[in-house]
Amino acid sequence: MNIKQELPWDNPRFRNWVAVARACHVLERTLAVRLAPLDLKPAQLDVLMNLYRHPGMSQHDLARRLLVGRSNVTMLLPQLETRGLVRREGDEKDKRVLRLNLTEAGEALLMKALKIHMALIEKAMSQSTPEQCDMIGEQMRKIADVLKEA
Amino acid sequence: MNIKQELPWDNPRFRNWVAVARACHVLERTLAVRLAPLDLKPAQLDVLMNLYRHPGMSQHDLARRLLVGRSNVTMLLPQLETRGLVRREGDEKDKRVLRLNLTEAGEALLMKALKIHMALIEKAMSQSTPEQCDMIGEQMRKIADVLKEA
DNA sequence: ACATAATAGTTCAAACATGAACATTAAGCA
DNA sequence: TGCTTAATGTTCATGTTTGAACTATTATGT
Repeated sequence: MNIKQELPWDNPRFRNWVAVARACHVLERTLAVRLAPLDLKPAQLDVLMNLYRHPGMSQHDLARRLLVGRSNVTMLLPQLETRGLVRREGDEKDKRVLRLNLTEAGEALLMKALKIHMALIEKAMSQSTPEQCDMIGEQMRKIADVLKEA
Repeated sequence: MNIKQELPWDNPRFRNWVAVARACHVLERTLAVRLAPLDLKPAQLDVLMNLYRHPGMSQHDLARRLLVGRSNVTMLLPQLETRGLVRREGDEKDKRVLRLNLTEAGEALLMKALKIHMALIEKAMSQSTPEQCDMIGEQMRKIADVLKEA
């Protein structure tokens, strides 16, 4: 019963996934550094991006989209609201939910941040052909789907 | 001066990278849930994995490998040492450094955790052909390299 | 209608990560 | 040799993330 007989490091899937995780980690940290001049953290940028694409979201929806707890959103939003980047107003029909929207300032800051983010991603993925890049995206979407059912 | 004229969401590289980040995030959280029965967090598993592959590492080396601050390692290790999973002994020649090694218990727990981790990755990547999987790993290693120079 | 469930958001304490300042030890160099 | 600089690990204050308990509101079922 040699427990080591099939170590993960010999398994291509394992090795390759480790590479994915590392790349993510490195890019995330690099992004944090580049966003610092805007006084924005990656998590905050995620919020702004989601509100831009889905205006009027509730906090619960936002939390699910960010793969994060509801309480986290509660802690995250006041910072952005105080800075005048996000507006939060109660829903008329359902008095439990708060509808979230970007302000103009929020949108403007988002655009600056997106330039930075975009440049970083361009640099990171400049080595891949468009076909490779699309294939990667496709596989990753499948992975997320498979795991969400789990 | 329409600032929105080239929004990132229209850019394949951006969209595909977002998918990568999401897949990572989901897998990490799923792993945390599956490791809970072993009372082990993903960060702790990372430590054990690195010590298994590189016995006798210093804390500084470990921190760089984990892409994490040195102080983080300082906070992380005592938990594992108290549980008897890791041994930490001073280097003879350089009295500044602490050499890190797995204990037998640490190695045994690592093997259990690796089974869980491995199964999760197998499931996640079961949709990709071996060629696709290798290509992904290759591209991701390039990304990590490109960004580390940045 | 009324009791029960479920949902949205908040609060709070604990766990965790981070970076700056620090102590100790080693290396480089005059 | 001494003096300066660099490296290792620790400490501490700060900020983040999390999950569980809580309030308020809406849905459901009898």
